[in-house]
Amino acid sequence: MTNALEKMELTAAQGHVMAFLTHQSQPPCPRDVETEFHLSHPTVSGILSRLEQKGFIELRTDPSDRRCKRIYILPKGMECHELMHRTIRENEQRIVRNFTPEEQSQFAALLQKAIANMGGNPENTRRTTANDQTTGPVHPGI
Amino acid sequence: MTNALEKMELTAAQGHVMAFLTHQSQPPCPRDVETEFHLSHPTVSGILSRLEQKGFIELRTDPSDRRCKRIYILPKGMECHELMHRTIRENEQRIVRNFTPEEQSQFAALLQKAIANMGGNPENTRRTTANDQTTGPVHPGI
DNA sequence: ACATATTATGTAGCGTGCTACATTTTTACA
DNA sequence: TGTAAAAATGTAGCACGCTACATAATATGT
Repeated sequence: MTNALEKMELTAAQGHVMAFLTHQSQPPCPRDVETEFHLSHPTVSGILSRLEQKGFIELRTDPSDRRCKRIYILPKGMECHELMHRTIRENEQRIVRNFTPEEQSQFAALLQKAIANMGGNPENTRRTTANDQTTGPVHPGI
Repeated sequence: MTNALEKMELTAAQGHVMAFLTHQSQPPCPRDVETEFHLSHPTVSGILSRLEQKGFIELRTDPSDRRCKRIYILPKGMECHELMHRTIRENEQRIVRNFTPEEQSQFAALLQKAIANMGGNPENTRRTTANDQTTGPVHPGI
C-alpha cells in the first residue's frame, strides 16, 4: 500500500487520512481527523494542508458554523481512493490465490475473530464461540 | 526516567544517547551511536549537536583519523549519568519495596529469563530450564 | 604512486509528532 | 442582553526521523 501511495506522491500518514476522509458520508472537519487518529490539531493541520496543496482535497469554512472547516474530496482525491481500493483488492486476491474455497472462508472467519479480539478491553479477554463473529469487510479501516 | 531527564532539559532520545555514551570505555564517535540505535547519521548529528550545545558533551576530531569525531563527556554529562543511575536505583527499590527476599530473587530470575527470551531468534523460541539464566544487572541498557 | 573506492561526517530540506499561544466563533449562563 | 467559557482552527517553533547530496580523509588495488 505504501508503494502504491508513493506513486501518487502520498506518504503513509497522508494515505491513512485520505482513506478516512473518503469514507465519511458528510464532509468531515479537521477535528474529526484528530479524534480518529489521536493526533494533535497542528499535526492534522499540517497533513491536511499538504493534501490540499497537492490537490487531493479542498478546505472550506462551514457556513452554518464558521469555526469549522469542511473537507471536500477533489477528483484527484477520488483517484487516490480508487487506487487504495484496487491495491487492497489485488493484495487480498494475491494472499489467498492458492486457497480452496473452504480455506478462504475459514481464513476470513478467523481474521474476523482476531480483529474482534483486538478490539475490546484486553483485561476481559475470553475465548469466543463460533457464532459471535461480526460480519463485514476484512479491511474496516479503508 | 523521562520525568527525571526533563529536569535536566533532556528529551528521551537525548537521554538514551547519553546513557550509551557514558558507558563506553573509549570516547565513541557518532558512527557508534548510529549503529547502536539504528539511526541515520543526520539524526544522530542533530541529537549530538543539541547535547553539545547544552554542554553535556564535547565533539573533537580524532587526530589519528581525521574523519572521525570523538565524543567526550563533560561534567554536566556525568551529572546526567549519575541522575539516571540514581533514578534507576530508586525505581528498582520502589518496584520491590514490599517483596520478601524470596520474591525478590524469584522476580530477578524471571526477568533475566524474559530478557533472554527476547534476545534470540523469535523463530527458535523454546522453553528454557531453570539453569540457563545469565547473570548481571537487570538494566543492561543503562 | 596514483586513481578509485570506502568511510565518516556535514548540510539542506522535508514529514510528522509535539506544546504554547492566539484568533474567531459559538454556546451558556447570570 | 452581555459576558464568560468552550470549541475549532491558525501559527510559531521545536525534536527527531528520513533521503539526497557534498566534502574530507583514509584504504585499496593496479
